[in-house]
Amino acid sequence: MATMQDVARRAGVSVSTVSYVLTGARPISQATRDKVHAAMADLDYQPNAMARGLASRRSRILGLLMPMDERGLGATETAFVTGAAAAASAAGYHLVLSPIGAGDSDELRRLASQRMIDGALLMEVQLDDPRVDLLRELGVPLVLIGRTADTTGLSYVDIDFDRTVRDAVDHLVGLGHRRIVYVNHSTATIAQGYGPALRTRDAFVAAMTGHGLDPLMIAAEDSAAGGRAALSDAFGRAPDLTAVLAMNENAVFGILGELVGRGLSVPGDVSVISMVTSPQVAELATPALTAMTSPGSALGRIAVETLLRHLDAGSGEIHQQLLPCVLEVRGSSGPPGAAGGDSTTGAGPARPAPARTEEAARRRAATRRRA
Amino acid sequence: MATMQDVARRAGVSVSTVSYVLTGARPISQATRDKVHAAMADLDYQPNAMARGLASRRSRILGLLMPMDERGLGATETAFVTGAAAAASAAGYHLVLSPIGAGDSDELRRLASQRMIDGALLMEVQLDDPRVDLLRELGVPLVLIGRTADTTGLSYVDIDFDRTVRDAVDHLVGLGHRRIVYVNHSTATIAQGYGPALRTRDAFVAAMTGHGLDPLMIAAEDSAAGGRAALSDAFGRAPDLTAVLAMNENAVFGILGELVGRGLSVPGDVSVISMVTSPQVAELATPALTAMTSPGSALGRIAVETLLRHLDAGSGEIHQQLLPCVLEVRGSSGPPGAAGGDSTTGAGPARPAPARTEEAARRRAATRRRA
DNA sequence: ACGCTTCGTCGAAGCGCTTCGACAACCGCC
DNA sequence: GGCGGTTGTCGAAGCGCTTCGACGAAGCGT
Repeated sequence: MATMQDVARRAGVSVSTVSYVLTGARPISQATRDKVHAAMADLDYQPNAMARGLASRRSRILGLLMPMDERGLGATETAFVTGAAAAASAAGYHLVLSPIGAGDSDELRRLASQRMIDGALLMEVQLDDPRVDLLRELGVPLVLIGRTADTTGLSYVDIDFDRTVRDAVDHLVGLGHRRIVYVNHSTATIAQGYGPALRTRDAFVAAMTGHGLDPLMIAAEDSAAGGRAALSDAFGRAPDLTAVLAMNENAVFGILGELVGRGLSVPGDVSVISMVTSPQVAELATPALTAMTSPGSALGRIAVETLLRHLDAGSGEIHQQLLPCVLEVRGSSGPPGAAGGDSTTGAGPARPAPARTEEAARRRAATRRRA
Repeated sequence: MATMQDVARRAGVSVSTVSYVLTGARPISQATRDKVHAAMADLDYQPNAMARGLASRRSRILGLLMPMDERGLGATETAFVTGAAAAASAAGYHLVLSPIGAGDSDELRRLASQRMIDGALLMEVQLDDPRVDLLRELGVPLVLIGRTADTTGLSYVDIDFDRTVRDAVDHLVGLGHRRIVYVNHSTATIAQGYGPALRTRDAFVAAMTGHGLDPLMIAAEDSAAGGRAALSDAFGRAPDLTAVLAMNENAVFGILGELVGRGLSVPGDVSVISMVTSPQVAELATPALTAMTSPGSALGRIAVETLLRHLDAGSGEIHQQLLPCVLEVRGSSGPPGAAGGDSTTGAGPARPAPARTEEAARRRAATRRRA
C-alpha cells in the first residue's frame, strides 16, 4: 500500500502538493501535476479512505436507507438502487445500502453519529417518519424517496401519482371503458396513512370524475388471496365492470387468477392495468400486464445528485421533484367487450381455448342480468 | 460531537484508558470503567468511525457484493441480506451492500484498495469469478455465497442442491409420480457454467435413477414465455408427465399459465414444484406453489460469522457449509391423476370450473394416444 | 524484607491525509 | 524600479483514535 508520502517523494514534491493535485483545492501547474500523476500510476496509489475521511471530515459515503421486508425488492427498487449507485460512483462517492427501516433508529443513530455517512437517502418513507427527525437532529443532509406529510424544508423525489393514475385512466377510457375499478392497498395500509395509497386514491377519484365517470375503489390485502377477494367484491358492487386498475403488485396476480377461475378472458372480458410495476414482473403474468412502469433509475440518479448538491452547497436549495410512471401497453388491456381477443402472449403452441371464452361470455351476460 | 478527549477529561483519566475501556485491549479496573462509561453516557459520546479506522487499520465495515440485475431481488436474497446485516450489527460491524457484479472490477478495486472494507461477502458467485481473484490479490478476506469451480482455500456457504433436489423428487415420488420433468435454466446459462444449474441437473439425474426412473431435463429461458415453451417441449417428449420440478422462478409462471391454457389443472393433472423459491413468490401463483424454501437468513448469518472469524484469526480455518432448502407443501402438488382436485387456494367465491377440468382430462387422454 | 511478576494506568508517537499560513517567484503597473 | 497582486509550492499542525513502552503499586514467594 503506497501512501501519499511515497508518491510525493517519487514525484519530488511535498505531500500537500500531491493532495492538491488530488482534490483540486488549489491550482497546481501542469508540469507538477503530470509528475504527480506519473508517480501515482507507478506506485498504483489509492488514497486511504479512512485517513481522507478523518482529515477532511467527509467520508464520501452516502447512506441509502432501505427497509427490507421479507417481501423482497421489486425491480423498481433495484433500478432505483443501481441508478443511485451509478450516480454516486460517478461523483467519487460510495453508496452504502443499509437495511434500516423506520423501526430501528438505533442502528441509524450509530451510522450517523459515528460520522460514517455524509448524507442519507431514505426509501419507503412513511408519512410521519422518525428517521427524518433523527437525521435532521443529527444534522445529516437527507433526500427522501417518497414524501412525508409535511415536506417543508425537505428535498424529495417521488413518483407523480396524480399524473400516473390519470394516464392509466385515460388509456382505459380511450379504449372505451366506462366502468373501471381501482384496487388499492389494504384498508389498514390506507388507514395508517401510506402516502402512495392515499395519493392514488385521490387521483383516481379526480381522474374518473373528470371523465364524468363513477370512481369505485376497493381495498385489497397485499396477497394473491387479497386480490381474489377484492375482485369478487368488485363484481358484487359493479357487475358490469370491464377494467381493473391495480395498485397492488401482489394482489394483481390473484385478480388474474380469479378472472381465469371465473372463466373470464383478459383483456377480452376485463382489462387489467398494474400500477408502478416493473417490466419484469409484468412479463410474469399471463397475459403480460399492461403496466405503468416506474422511473426507478432516474429517481435514483436525481436523488443522489440532489443530495450531493446539498453537501457542497451547505443545505442551500431544497429540491422537490415528481416523475410519472410511463404507460407500457402489453397484453392485458384492450377495448371492452372484445372477447376472443388473444388472452396470452409470447411463445407456446396452439392453445385450445375458444370454448372457454364463449362460455365466459355467456356467464358474464348472466351475471349482468342477475345484478 | 464529543471526542474521546472530552470523555477522558470528564472521567479524570487519560485518553488511552478510555480507548482500552472501549476496545478491551487491556484490562481496566471496574471502578475506572464505570467512571468512563458514565462520562460517555453524559456526553452522548460516539466514537468517530474514520479516526478509529485510520488508527486501527480496520474499518469495521464488511462489504456485501451483490450484483443487481434488472430482475430485482427475490425474497431469498432479501432474507440473506437482512440475516447478514443483523449478524454484522451484533458484532459491531457495519454491512455495506454494494451492487458490484462480476463485471465492474474497477469499482471493487476502489472499494478494496482504499481500505474501506475489512472483508467481503460475494453473492451470485460465478464458477470462475474474477472478483475472487481480485480480492485475494488485494489480500481482502472473503466468504462466498455459492461456489466457484475450485474452492480450495475458500470459505463458502451455499445451498445444498443435492439434498434439496432429492427431497423434492422424494416428495413427488412419494405422492406416486413416476414421470417427472426437471425444468432448468436456459441452455446458455448451463453452458456458461452456472453452478446451481449444473448441480441441480446432476442431482436430479441421481435422484431419479436412484428411484429407478428416467430423468428428463428441459432447459428454459428465464421468462414466462420460456416456461411455456419448455412445457410444450416437455409434453412433446413425455406426454405422460404428471409432475414438473422447476428451477427457474420466472419460467414457473409461464409453466402454470401454459398448463391452464391447455385446460390442465394443477395439481389434478400436473403437479408443480418450484425450487429455491420464497414463500412470498410461491403465494403469488394460483394455486400457491409447493416449493423448496431457501434458508436465506441463516446463510447470511453464517456467512458473516465466518468472515468475522477470518478477520480475527488471520485467515486461519476455512469454512465450507451447505444448507438445504426445506420443502413447503402448498396447493400445487398432489397425487397424480387426481383431476378435480382444488386448483386454487384461498378466498374467492364459488368458482365454476368443473366443465373445464373434464374437458382437460379428455384432451390429455387424446394427447397420449397421439404420442 | 527482598526482588519478582502482574495489574492498571499514562504519555506519546503515530495512522495517512487535508488545510492553513507562509513565502518565493513572477506578473505588469504607475 | 519599487509596489500590490497572482500563482505555485512547501512545512507543519492537526483530524480522533489506537497502541506501544514505561512505570508505580500491589501481590507473591522465600
